[in-house]
Amino acid sequence: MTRASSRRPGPPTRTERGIPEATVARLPVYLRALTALSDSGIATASSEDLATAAGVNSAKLRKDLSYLGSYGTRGVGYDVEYLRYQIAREIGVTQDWAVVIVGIGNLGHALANYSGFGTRGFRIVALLDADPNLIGERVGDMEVRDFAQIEDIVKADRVSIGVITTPAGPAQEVCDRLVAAGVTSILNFAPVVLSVPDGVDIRKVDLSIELQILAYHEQRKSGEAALPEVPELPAMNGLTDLPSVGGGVGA
Amino acid sequence: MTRASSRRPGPPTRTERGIPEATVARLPVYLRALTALSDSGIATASSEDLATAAGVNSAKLRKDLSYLGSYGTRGVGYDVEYLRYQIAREIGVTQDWAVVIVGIGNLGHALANYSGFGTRGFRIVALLDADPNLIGERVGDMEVRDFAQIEDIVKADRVSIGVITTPAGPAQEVCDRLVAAGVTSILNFAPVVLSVPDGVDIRKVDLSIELQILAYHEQRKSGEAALPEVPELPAMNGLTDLPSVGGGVGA
DNA sequence: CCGATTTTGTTCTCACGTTCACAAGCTCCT
DNA sequence: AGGAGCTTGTGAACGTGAGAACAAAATCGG
Repeated sequence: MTRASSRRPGPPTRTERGIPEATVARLPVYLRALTALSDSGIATASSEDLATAAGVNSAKLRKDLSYLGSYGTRGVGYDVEYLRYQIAREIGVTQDWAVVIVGIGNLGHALANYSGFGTRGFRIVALLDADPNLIGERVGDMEVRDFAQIEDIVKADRVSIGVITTPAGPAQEVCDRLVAAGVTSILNFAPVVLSVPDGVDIRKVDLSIELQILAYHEQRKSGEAALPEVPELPAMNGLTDLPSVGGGVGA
Repeated sequence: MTRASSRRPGPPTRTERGIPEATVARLPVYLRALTALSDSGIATASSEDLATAAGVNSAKLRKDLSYLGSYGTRGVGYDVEYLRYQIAREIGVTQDWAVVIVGIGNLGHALANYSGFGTRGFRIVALLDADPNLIGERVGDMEVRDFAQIEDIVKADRVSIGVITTPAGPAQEVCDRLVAAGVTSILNFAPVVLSVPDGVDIRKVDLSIELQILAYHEQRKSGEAALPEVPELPAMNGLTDLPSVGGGVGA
């Protein structure tokens, strides 16, 4: 079963272009590992080597790579440069993607100054904010511009990716306006659930959620048997006598 | 994966303290949605309401909540305050967790100033860096201290969570020293795969990986039929004649 | 007090993702 | 040339997660 999802009863249909989402999320990790190996002068690496560098197990790595094609050589391994190029191409970072950052607070500043913007493949074309006090300020080698210009900027630079680093409040409106302007991928750092129309991809980076997940596991470690187990209110049917339920507005 | 796995072949065994990881990752989202509803004066909400606010479907939400216990009322819904407390307790944010931030560059600054530190439940007890030029600098209402003091700080404040915002280079060493000092949960912003011993949890936040995932989908949207499909090198067995393979050191 | 209505909690099924295990294929040594 | 030794690519088993669907419980109106 090469790629080519099942569905069709006929022949395997070559590369029916269907890479599992879980695999897509790991490809950038492999890409980074390959770049590191390349920088160390390593020309060839086995799936075991690569897996170690990427922090996964080798079976998973091999299966992931098999969705892209047969780029390895049995008995030998993978050519680092060649595989690196193939993954970069598959991800789409052999071309440059124009990015705008909206919300130039602490985090926006930090991202704007993030040299190299992680890996190559992305180009920040504008820093935007709605605060008149910020507009015109220089950040790195760019100047903060008025978010009101978003339409023009997106069209002029063919921007497809928007990064939202505003507070939670304005995030949905910023998102709506980005989408209206033509942005079709959004990376959201604001602590809210954004809703977008079909066809627009959205990903979320959320510090406090990550911390809470860690806290959950941490509690298990220390607590385990020492947990208070708290009231728990064995039956608790009536939903009555709660400590401090606010107003009485029903849903 | 966490402790307390199933193992036992017997009956369903009540609430054997095993909440699926996927559910754990969503609980903070529900908690935030409940807080928002609570702030709006809503006292009761159905699974449908909650699901909408959290951006998931109601069946999934109900199943997730069912792992915690039966905290709803059939025909009515969930009491917002009560459920909020139960989830907060399950996650472990009814107590305060001491956190250190290591690496006070742009991102470290941004996180240090992140008011409220997302949601309550976390307390930054120290900002650390190894750069003598930074040590002593004031950031918000705290002062940057020497990373060399990590052992003392972890012990004095019972720090269990460390946030790494250093560049990739020193990240693994910082991680090792955090672990050696007694930190058992790590949130890593550095673009490297960190390895930690068993018993230590680690989570990763990685801007460039998120962007690359977006780029992949973006490429599919615009390209689809316009993709170059590139060389692809039909057979390519010998791994020979590659454009620019670096040194010749084998693995 | 009873039936209609609402909404939860749970069961069942299907899809997705991970891991194992091994045949296929390549290189190298004799 | 032939066999030994590696390493990939993949088929199959297994485990986890998502979604549909429904029975069980609670409220409310008559």
